[in-house]
Amino acid sequence: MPYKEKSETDIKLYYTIGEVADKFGVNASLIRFWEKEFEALRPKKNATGKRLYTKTDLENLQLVYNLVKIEGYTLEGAKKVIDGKLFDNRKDKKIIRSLQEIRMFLHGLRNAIENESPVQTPKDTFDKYDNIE
Amino acid sequence: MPYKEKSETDIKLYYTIGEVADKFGVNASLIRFWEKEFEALRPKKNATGKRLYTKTDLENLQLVYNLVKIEGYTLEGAKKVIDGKLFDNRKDKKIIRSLQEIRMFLHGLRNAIENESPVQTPKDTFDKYDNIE
DNA sequence: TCCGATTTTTCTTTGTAGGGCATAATCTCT
DNA sequence: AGAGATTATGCCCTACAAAGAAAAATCGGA
Repeated sequence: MPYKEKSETDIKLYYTIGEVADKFGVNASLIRFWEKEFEALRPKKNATGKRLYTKTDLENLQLVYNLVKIEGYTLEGAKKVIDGKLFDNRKDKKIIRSLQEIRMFLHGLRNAIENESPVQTPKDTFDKYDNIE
Repeated sequence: MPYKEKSETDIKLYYTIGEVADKFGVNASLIRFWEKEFEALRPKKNATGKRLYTKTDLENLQLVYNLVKIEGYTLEGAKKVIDGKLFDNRKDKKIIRSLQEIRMFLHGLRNAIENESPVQTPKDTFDKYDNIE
């Protein structure tokens, strides 16, 4: 049994770089190159230095792939996104502000209903949005 | 009076490429280069071919500047964003879905209030969020 | 206030550093 | 023998900047 360790239910634990490259339709050299650029893309290696990719490694790779190949970020831009230094831009800000205003309004509304009216209040529906941002 | 036309209240209508370049802290050649890449960045020109930038031109330029210089998009990536082919990614999707659920809930709530209760309904407050996305 | 001289700004065209990989050569492991 | 590793090198665009010419703005003297 090589590096594709299998459990009794035949679930693959590790992927080789060739398999990963095929999955994403890219050259293996690109995966090695990105590895130098992104800390999140450094897989475990076996005793002889062969790369062993886990599901989590694949997810990280998918994120980088989406940012760079689909959305059109530069490598530096993708790093910024991954480091969470951005996101709060453009439309996002407006949307979040809208959500906050709505939440405030809903809280006020709930208080009004609870204090003045015998109507059944859908409490959990309100609470559902309390930790959105 | 040159290209900086002024109204009686001294409001500038057009900016030269040099002024624009200074505002953004970039080389004028970059502005000309971007002009070839982005349709939205083609300002009006006077009879001799000199570029005349309006406020709107500056806003468009600001958008491109943010995407390319702040967020780290490639020029192609920035084009995609501007053409609205993307945006619906990552966190955004969840936020929009939340907004839509809230809107549906609010509409239901408004109907309930209007039909069953003599409470004053803040109609415009609801309507305010009707065209968010 | 008009004219020429000088400086500044803009134009278009051309040049280029480096970002983003791929390929080549060589070696190792299995 | 086939896949993977490392290192070096090659290379094509992307993303601008620089160069050179032309036009516009500023200034100084008559």
